[in-house]
Order: sequence, then C-alpha cells, then structure tokens
Amino acid sequence: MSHSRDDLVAAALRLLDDHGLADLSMRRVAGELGLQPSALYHHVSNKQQLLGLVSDALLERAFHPGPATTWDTRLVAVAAALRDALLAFRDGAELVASTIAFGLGGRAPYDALVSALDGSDVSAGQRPTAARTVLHYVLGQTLQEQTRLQADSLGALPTGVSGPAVEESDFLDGLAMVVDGVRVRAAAGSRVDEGA
Amino acid sequence: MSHSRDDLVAAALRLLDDHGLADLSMRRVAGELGLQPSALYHHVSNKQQLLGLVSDALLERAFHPGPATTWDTRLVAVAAALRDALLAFRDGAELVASTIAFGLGGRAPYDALVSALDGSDVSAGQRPTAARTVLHYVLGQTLQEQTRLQADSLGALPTGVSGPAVEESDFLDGLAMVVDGVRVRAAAGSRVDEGA
DNA sequence: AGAATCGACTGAACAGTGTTCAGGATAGGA
DNA sequence: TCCTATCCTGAACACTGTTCAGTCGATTCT
Repeated sequence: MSHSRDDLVAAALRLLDDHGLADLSMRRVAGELGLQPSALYHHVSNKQQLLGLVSDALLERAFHPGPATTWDTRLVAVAAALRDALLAFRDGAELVASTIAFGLGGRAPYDALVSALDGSDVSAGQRPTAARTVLHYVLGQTLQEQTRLQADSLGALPTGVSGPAVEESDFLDGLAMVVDGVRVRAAAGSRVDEGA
Repeated sequence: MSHSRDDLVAAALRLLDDHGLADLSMRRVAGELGLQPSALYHHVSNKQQLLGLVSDALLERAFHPGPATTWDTRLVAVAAALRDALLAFRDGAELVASTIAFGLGGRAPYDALVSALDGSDVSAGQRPTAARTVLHYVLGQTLQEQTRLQADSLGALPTGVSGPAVEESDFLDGLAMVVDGVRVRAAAGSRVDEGA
C-alpha cells in the first residue's frame, strides 16, 4: 500500500484542477492519499519540487506536434499546443509560469520552440532570443486569459458577448505579430525579402 | 501619531527592497510601523490590495518619457523604462507581474504602451494587441532576468563573464524582434514598405 | 531461522501566515 | 458635555510548509 512519487503528482494534479492552485497544500495532497503531511517528504524534498513535477506532467502531452512543413507554422503550432495545455487545467498557466520563472521545471516548452526553428533562416545565435520571446508571449497572454476566464466564471459580470473565440483570435493575433518579428530576422539572414 | 495608507505603502516598499517579496508579511509591515497586524486592515482591505498599491508606487516614476519623435523609439523607450523600474527594486518584476495578472493595479504600463503608438500607422484595432504583446515580453523577460540575477548573487556559481551588459542586450534584442512585428503591421496599414 | 537494514510512514511539534472581531482610546464637532 | 468617527489593541481562528524522533513491515544478508 506504499505510494510512489507519481502518485503524489497525480493527486496534486487532480487537486489543482478541482480546487485551484491556492488550495493546493501539502496537507491536502497528503489527505487525498490517506497520508500524514510529513510522509510526502519521503518522495519529494519540497513543495516547489512537487509543483515542478506537476507542471511537467501538465505539459507532457503538449509537445508531440506533427511535422509541419515550414518553421513558422511549426512555431505557431507549438505555441498553440502550449496554450492548450495551460488552459486544460485550472490555474495551469499560473503554475507553469511560476515554475519556469524559478527554473524548477518546464524546460520542454523552450526546447520545443527552439527545435521548431530547425531549418529556418534564423541564425543560430538568434534562435534562443526568438524562442524566449515567443515563450514569454504565450505564458503572459495565456495567464491573463485564464485569469480573466476564471474570474468571469466565478460570478463577475455576465459579459455575454465575448466568448472564447475572441480570446483565441486575440491570442493568434498577438502570436502572428511576434512571428512576424522572427520572420524579419529570418529574411535578414537569408538576404531575401519575402514580402506578402 | 496615526498613520496613513501611504505610510503602509512606503514601509512595504522598504521591506520589499530589503528582504524580498517572500518575507513581506502583514506582520512585518505592521512591526515596521510599530503597529499590531490588525491595524493595517483599517487602511487597506487586503494584502493583495496593499501589494497592488506597492506595485503602483514602484511603477510611478517610470512613465514620464520624453516625447520621442517616432512611435517605435517611443515604444522602445517605454519598454526600457518599465524594465528599469522593475529592476530597481528587489522582486519588482515578480510583484508587478502578479498584480497585473490579477488586475489589482499596474494599468500604467499598458496605457503608456498604447499611447506610445499614437501617430503610428498601426490601426486602432491592433494597438491593444501590440501593447499587450510588448507588455508580456517585458514582464516575462525581466522576471527571468531578475530571478537569475538574484539567484546568482545569492551564492550560485561565480559565472563571472556574463555581466549585466549581456542581460540588457538580450532584452533589447528580443524587444527589437517584437517591435519589428509591430512594424510589419504598421507597414501593412500604410501600404508602404519601410524596409531596413 | 535469526539479525540487520532500509523504506515508508506516524504523530507531534515549531514557527510562522492572513484575517476577524470585540473593545479601548483619543480626537473633533454639535 | 455628549456624541461620533477613526485609529488602534489584543486575542483568537484556521491555516501553512517543514522537521524530527520513533515505529512498522518487508527485504536482504549471514
């Protein structure tokens, strides 16, 4: 009847989705598994480490994108998959944003963005910059979206008209702007103005 | 000997810079002023509200940019001023990012970015998108910078070579990419290719 | 088989957290 | 003088993450 580290992560992920990040305490995770709080520290050394593992679990399914033909469609696909993963769990964006900021996990998104630029005309030196920029945009925008969505659903004004479609097109508009910025670099690298 | 709301904000800002956001508790703010913790709730209804006010105070001096001639230099100037303000206080980026995300203050940066686009060829409909995008970039990038800086200064590897100059040029590189993305929209609006 | 070891776990405790609430003091205006 | 509004005290509530000595059960070694 002994538990594994993955059990803690699964229980924490369940609690996150049901009650939100603010109510995700070590005591609640322990209670969910029928354990004393101190027992968790045999599987994990920290609450922050546990949150990092939860964050990675949340992101796990997001990064198996089909091999899109061009780097820019790949970049958009990875960014959209990241957003979807963050929105799939309550407070997902907040969790991932904070674990990435403090470097306790969530390397997968950055790595996926960098490798989306494989075969592009963006110079090797500028790929980290491009990936960071897209990542900051997706995290910031999705955090704001999710916060607003959850505030709305918990009894704010009825608002009505602006559904999730507006949120998504807002996201894609901003993303297209960022990708345009990357494209300018790619064009400068190849000395070709692609115009359009 | 009675205190005002501004006294709380000033004390909190002092504590933030001296001991960091994690150690900024209501009890410490009260102690700094020689008060009981409960006394704070006569000036402020929440810890979150207090943090919002601290965040606004921190940003206050950042947004009186000289009237730059072109919209893109204005945009860069506002973004750089925002970054400077965030870096001027310990955990400034973390504080402001979280209060902005939860809508408890920090409207000034967004407003300043929107009005930096006055007189540009970016359409009125796309200015909010452009401002949001730049804002997300600056917050995300500066949060990461500041976290790394503070982690370094608290006993990590000596690293040595990469000083603050590298951080700043990283910031400006990514910012230039985002601004390029905005510029593409401006060019599309005016049907003029401004080239390099 | 018996002994030793190791992992998971308990139960209690420590030092803190944000917030609430009844009541006291002190000032200014009627 | 009374009244009232403001600022504040002191105590308490219900939590939080984390540590630590000790216990139980299973596995491994002799």
